[in-house]
Amino acid sequence: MSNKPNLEKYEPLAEACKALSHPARLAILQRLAEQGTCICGEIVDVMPLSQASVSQHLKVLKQAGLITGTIEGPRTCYCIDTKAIARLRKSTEALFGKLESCC
Amino acid sequence: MSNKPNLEKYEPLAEACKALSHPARLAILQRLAEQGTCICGEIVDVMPLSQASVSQHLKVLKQAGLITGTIEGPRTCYCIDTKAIARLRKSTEALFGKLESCC
DNA sequence: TAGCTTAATCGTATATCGACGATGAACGAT
DNA sequence: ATCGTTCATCGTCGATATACGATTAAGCTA
Repeated sequence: MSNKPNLEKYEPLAEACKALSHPARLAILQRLAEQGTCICGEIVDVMPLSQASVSQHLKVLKQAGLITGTIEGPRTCYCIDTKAIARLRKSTEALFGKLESCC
Repeated sequence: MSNKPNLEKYEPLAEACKALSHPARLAILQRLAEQGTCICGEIVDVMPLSQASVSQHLKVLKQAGLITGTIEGPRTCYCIDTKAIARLRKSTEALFGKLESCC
């Protein structure tokens, strides 16, 4: 029995952290939260990035499961997935709890 | 006055998340926490990575301020910086708090 | 001093990220 | 049908990340 930690075990959290590891994506999440209601490509107007780049970041957040995107006619409406955020919050709290109890 | 969010504002948290965004680094942190006391290159024996790679990950964690490394004779002793973890925990909690109050 | 251990760094190769212009696809309006 | 709007995707490019063998540096021991 090897006691090498199974790195796969840490992949979900690592993936989530990766999704949060870009200032633009944090700004997008914050914006979505502030709007309360879902907003769309209006994010593009507000971000200092091209439409393509914003779309790319939205895709990353969506693939990470942190936001949902629903097509509404010609536009797409993005919204924070609060359940997913709550789960991630629990995971990070569990991690930090362990780490803080060290030393 | 533009209402474009200042992305620089999000950089510190993004940087911290980046440091957490690799399974090996999460495993190292966990290991450091479990040991309670500081450990050294024994991490290398335990991780499924080369000594060079582990050293690289330790460097990333150290540069992110999440761990400290002190040289003790021929070895280096790494330890979780609980204060830094606590600060990061606060930051993420603040973020998640805002995000969860959405929709 | 010579040899061993430990760990950082170098050099290299590959993969992924991030940005953006250009293009395409879907839809609504005329 | 044609146009305009909205947004996703493609293709490309430079930068960064990751892994690892090889080397170096530092310290201990004999």
